[in-house]
Amino acid sequence: MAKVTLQTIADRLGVSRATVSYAFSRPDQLSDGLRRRILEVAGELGYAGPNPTARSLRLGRAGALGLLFSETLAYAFADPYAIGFFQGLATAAEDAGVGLLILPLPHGDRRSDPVRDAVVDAFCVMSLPDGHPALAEVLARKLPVVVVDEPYVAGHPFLGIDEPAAGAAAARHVLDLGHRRLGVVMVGLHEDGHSGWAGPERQETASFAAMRARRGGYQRACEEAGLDWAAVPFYEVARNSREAGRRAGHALLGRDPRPSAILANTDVLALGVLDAAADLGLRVPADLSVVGFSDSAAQEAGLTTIRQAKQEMGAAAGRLLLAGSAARPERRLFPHELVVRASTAPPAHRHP
Amino acid sequence: MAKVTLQTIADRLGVSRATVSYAFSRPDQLSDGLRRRILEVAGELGYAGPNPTARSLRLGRAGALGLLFSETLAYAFADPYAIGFFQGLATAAEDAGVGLLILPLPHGDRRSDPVRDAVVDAFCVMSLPDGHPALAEVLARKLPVVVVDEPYVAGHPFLGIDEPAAGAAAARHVLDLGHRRLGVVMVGLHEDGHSGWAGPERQETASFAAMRARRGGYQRACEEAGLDWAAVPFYEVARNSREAGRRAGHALLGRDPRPSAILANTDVLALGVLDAAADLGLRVPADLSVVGFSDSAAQEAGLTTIRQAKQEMGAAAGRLLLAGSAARPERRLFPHELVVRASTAPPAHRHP
DNA sequence: CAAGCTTTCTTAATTGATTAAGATCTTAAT
DNA sequence: ATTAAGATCTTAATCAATTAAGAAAGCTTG
Repeated sequence: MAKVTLQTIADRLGVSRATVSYAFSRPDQLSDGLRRRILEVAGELGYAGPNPTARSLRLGRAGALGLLFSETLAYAFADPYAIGFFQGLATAAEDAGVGLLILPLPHGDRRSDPVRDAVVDAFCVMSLPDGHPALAEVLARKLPVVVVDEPYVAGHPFLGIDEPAAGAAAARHVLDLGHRRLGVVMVGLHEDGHSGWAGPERQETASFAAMRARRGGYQRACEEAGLDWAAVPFYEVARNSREAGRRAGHALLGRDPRPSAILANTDVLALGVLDAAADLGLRVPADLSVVGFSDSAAQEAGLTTIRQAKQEMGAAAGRLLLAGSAARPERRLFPHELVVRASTAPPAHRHP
Repeated sequence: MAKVTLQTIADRLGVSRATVSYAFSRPDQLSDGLRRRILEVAGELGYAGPNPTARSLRLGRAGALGLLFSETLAYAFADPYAIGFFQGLATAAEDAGVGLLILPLPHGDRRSDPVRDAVVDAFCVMSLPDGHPALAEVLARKLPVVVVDEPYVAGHPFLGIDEPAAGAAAARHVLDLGHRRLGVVMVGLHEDGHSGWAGPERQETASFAAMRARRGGYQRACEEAGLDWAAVPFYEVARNSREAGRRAGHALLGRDPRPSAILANTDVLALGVLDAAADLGLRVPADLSVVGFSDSAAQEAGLTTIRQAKQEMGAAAGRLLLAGSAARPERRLFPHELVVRASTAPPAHRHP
């Protein structure tokens, strides 16, 4: 079972390689009889069809979009927000008849680097921390690139939301309800895997730009409401899991004075905070208000959150990449919306 | 800004193309000085690095796994069971440093066929109906293939569960609890998009093998318990959505006599049935027992279901494909497990 | 019958790399 | 000084296709 190529078939029939190629890709260039014979011999020899790699090389197109995400793929597929985005992106790719190549992050192997070796026509980069080496590798490929959420890269299209405004909207919601004792739990600030209380300097040096900006929105709204931000307990977690949210919830709710409202920068985390509240016998929203983010897992739980058009963003990213070079760099901010559900209410009793 | 290739750099420096290639892929073959100069000139000229397609052609490996799924990608990313599988598969790919290429189904375009053109080293095919043309296209590629859930393809590895046994376990559970008036709702039997009551002939001619087998399990358990299967109302839906499950739930619960237990072949559908029960003011499990399937969205809702090792299956599929030809065709059935939660209980009052 | 037009197939350039084997030149050891 | 070994670079084959342009033959038409 040696390799069968166009040439093998050509030799067998005493015709040229070009003729065999035409038999597969341009039937009108050939007599029906010869074409039939070629296809027949191809079948006999077990020819697998024109080699896609060679085809791709000659034609100069890969027929695929590359996708790079900050986390491990196991994580990506566990994150409802990411999934929603993938869904939109995959749909755009599907409509164009191209594949979506989900890439692992380069692991310093040098021998085989997934980004360097990816056979794609364009890249979508999502949620990478500032200065992540994978981004440089993507840019080195000189292919169309669109960045989603973070980091902003000058000269390339960017898709995201107005993070400071969205963060402020979440905070303002509970502040407007009358809450004065807030707590914050955030994931995805740093890459060091640290979980625990985070002071101002750690907050401000977060390496994920979008989360940094979102946090800035929390802070601004608090300060505009007259709160001392430095006094707002801020808990950072390393993984966006319900369990991590629960632990953070316990940490925040164990403080004295106990926060009456908690802001979480993902819905998954917020669900964990709800778990913690339940553990402690606190009633939501009577004893505690909770606000999530992204509206990715909030509906059933009745969670107040900020809705993001994740699927539309994915679809837009895909279309932008597939449109080719016609698309000029643009910085496109999608709308966000505060969705008020049953997890937020005015505080039960106000302190003077 | 013309195209820059290895040759461009070679010409500029008056060295051979091979030398430039070595500068990138085998630094030890070159003097440090020359290598530095080459990389410098490459930088100046804006060289994007060795072309991955050409590289792939020469090296004979694509660095990617192809994934084919029966539904549109928008659907795939909305199905918790599929996502769980993807997660496992993606993780296996990630561990091996290869990408995962999610392919759209060929759309009869002939001009550009995603399966024919996919630059991959192997294919994972999931949940395709019997005789779907995409399967033939995959097999024509003569690459390693593993099929998941359906259809079984002789000569290629197959991964799934013991569908008849799993279906029977779900049915037996409610039968053992004492239920005698069952109802069934299933999705993914046919491709014709039909929703409504399905008689025996339609049930048995379902084009998705796994679902056909699962249904056979339902039937066998019922008959073993002395029930007349033909009298069991069977509702078929076209989409695996909560809303479709709710409609099916209304149809089933509107019958006289009303079923006291409903079997759904997905958790998402089962959640819809719970919605319908809530609409009608029925209490679960007091007035109605519901069993889902796959344990993909069941936990929070307290749904009794059949747990499948979806991530393990995905990981196993990936490893099988990445292990190369060493892996002989095997038919591997993963364990399933009945997980009893709060959605099932003995019927409230028994009829003679 | 000759000119012109089609149809059908071939020639050969092109796509962009990798790598074994060979050619020089330098260095070290005898 | 001679020979072997090592370092450094080149030659040329190879991977598997696509496609514009050319050639040979068949067919029509005036």
